[in-house]
Amino acid sequence: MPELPEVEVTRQSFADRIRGARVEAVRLGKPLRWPLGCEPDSLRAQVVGEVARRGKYLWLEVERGGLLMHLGMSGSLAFSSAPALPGPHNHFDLVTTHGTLRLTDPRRFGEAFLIDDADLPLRFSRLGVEPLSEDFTPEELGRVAAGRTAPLKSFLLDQSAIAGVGNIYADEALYRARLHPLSPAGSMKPEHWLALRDGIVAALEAAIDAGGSSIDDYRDGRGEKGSMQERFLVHTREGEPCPSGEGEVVRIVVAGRSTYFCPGCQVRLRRKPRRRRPARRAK
DNA sequence: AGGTCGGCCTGGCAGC
DNA sequence: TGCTGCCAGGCCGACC
Repeated sequence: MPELPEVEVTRQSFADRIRGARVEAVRLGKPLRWPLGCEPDSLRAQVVGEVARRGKYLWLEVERGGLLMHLGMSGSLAFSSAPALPGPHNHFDLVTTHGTLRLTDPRRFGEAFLIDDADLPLRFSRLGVEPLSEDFTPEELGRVAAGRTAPLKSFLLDQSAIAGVGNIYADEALYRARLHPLSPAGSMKPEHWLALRDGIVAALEAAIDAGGSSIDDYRDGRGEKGSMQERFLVHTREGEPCPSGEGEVVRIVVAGRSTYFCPGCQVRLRRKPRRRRPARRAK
């Protein structure tokens, strides 16, 4: 499942190689979530600029705007100079003078569409704070979580709160922060904001260092697998001992998502009491 | 407005 | 062996 680390590793694996390339053709396979948004031929002869990332989105700069791409659940991007003939799951090829960028996505939850520069701020304004940016402070996390009654696990999956965290790294971040996934997000105190901020950053950075997680068939732009799945602390480790040495990892379902955690060391916070009425005088 | 749920999609797997 | 049915999950839109 491509989350922020996988998208970032993918970006790094081809950004330098595609920069400055000229588009020669666009080939479409089966329809993805959204239509391309332009005639494929209209991209021809445009020069590719920077490849940026926001949350789980990749943004390929072209002359008339940008190509916004999302890997959905099962998507991967490959950039190569001699791609094989398109297979049944290759739904988008960007053929350039430097090579072909190919989106492979069996489940077709991915996206690739052209967007005007003018529309980009609006599009990205729906996304929450970027967790690997300087803006992601404990105070910012606290501000975003304030008043929320949803469980921390649901909160972390909400892209309008924090952009880029998905099911895997939500579990890993909550374990690192020693916070129970069912704790109401708004019940955190400042020390929890700090622990969770640090947990999210550490989980994402460790995954980027490991080349991402390849649970099913994730590959980066060079076709390399990641190894983070071998280093998960709790995710998919139901029944295994907690890495801290005590207790056992359990699996529950939160917001329809498999959620792995250690009940022994992840503290369940209680809902903040509503503002109390003035204490009654003792009789 | 926050929260929840169903739909999208298909490979893989359990159960018969 | 082959069929059925369920599950995984990111995101969107509908609804409460």
